[in-house]
Amino acid sequence: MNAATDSTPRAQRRLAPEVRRRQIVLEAARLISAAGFNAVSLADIADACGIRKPSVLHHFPSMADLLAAVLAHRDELSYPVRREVEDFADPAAVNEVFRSTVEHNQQQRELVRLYVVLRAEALDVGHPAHGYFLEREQRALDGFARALSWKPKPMLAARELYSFWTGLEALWVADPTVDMLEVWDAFAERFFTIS
Amino acid sequence: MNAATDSTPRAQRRLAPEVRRRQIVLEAARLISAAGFNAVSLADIADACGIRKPSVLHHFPSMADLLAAVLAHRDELSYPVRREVEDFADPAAVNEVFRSTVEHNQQQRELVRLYVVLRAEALDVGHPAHGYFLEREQRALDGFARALSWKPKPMLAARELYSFWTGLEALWVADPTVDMLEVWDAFAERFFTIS
DNA sequence: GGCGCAACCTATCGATCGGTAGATTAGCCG
DNA sequence: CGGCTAATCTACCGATCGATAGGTTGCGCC
Repeated sequence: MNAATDSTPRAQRRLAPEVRRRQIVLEAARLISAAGFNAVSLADIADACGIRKPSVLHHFPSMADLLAAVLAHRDELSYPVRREVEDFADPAAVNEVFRSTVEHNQQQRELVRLYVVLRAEALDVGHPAHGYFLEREQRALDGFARALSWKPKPMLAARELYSFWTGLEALWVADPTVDMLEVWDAFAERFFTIS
Repeated sequence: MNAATDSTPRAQRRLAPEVRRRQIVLEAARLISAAGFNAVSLADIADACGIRKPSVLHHFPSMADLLAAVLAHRDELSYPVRREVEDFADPAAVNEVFRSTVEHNQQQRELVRLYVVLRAEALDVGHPAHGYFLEREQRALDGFARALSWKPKPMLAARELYSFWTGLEALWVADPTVDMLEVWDAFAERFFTIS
């Protein structure tokens, strides 16, 4: 059961700080996306990395800092939509940009699940990610409204689209057999038509 | 600071079991809807009721049992839609039934938030409410599909509607200033029109 | 008015929580 | 090859977790 010699300090393999940090962030993201931040402990993350609790805290001062790093990591990987969207005034082109993002997200189960799970958890004002999602949600809605400026009420349309978008991701996370693109197209066929 | 005589057992007011049970369920629902099941402790609930931890466990054998009672309580209070919906084949009538439910839910912040928060938390297979939401989601989709049997692809339409529905509730929980009815109408105007 | 049921209490359990202190040693650099 | 930096370790902290054991007492019922 014990790989090393008994009752002696483990000859632990050392990793370069940036490599270890990356490993910790990846494992934390995996665990948190599965069960939520509140359900993951420092010990869980340390175990997943094959190190001890203080070693994790050596790289990240506290659990909250680690969560921040996970969110930052998530932002880096997220599909860069916003810039493009703003440039389009044509509904069909806007649809295509959103649609390709859905297509992209369908290959990123863990990342989408991380978002869905943390977003709900972070509704609590005391949650360490509360502010993050507060700001992020506002920015997303503003971006949507800008991309939908050809609609009579852009912010209303943005809320409608954002509701459907996040709801679809939540449904897909709960049931991976759902084809997000198919449902998206059903919605978009009406939503992006100027009647 | 101590209301009763010092160092003597508190002369605790007793309540009839059904009254106390009801109080515990209500307080637990309130706390869980605010922060999620994982973030609420037995002590939190006991404090909210003005009793001790073992007294809570006297009425509910474990935290999981208490959560089950909270979910059962939630089901009792939920708006009875399904029966009615099945009787309508007219899209406008179906819309009206859904719409009135949105209207009703807009007066039930805590209940809606309880649903939104627990649904995400329960994505984890190990969560005590995982099975509850698995079954509930399936039943909801089936009910929606039946109410949308006039659509070319009822289950696809059901997924679309359910995505929008739950997404709208999540958006509203995060930002109460959103008028759910307004967003609903924007969506429904297109969704319930046979083009 | 006193007796018994049970709602409530105190005290405590072992496990686990996030986090700290300080020793050990791997691995690079001169 | 010897010495320094720092990645990792062991050991431990006080708090809190859900749960159990067993005592106390409010209160309804005869």
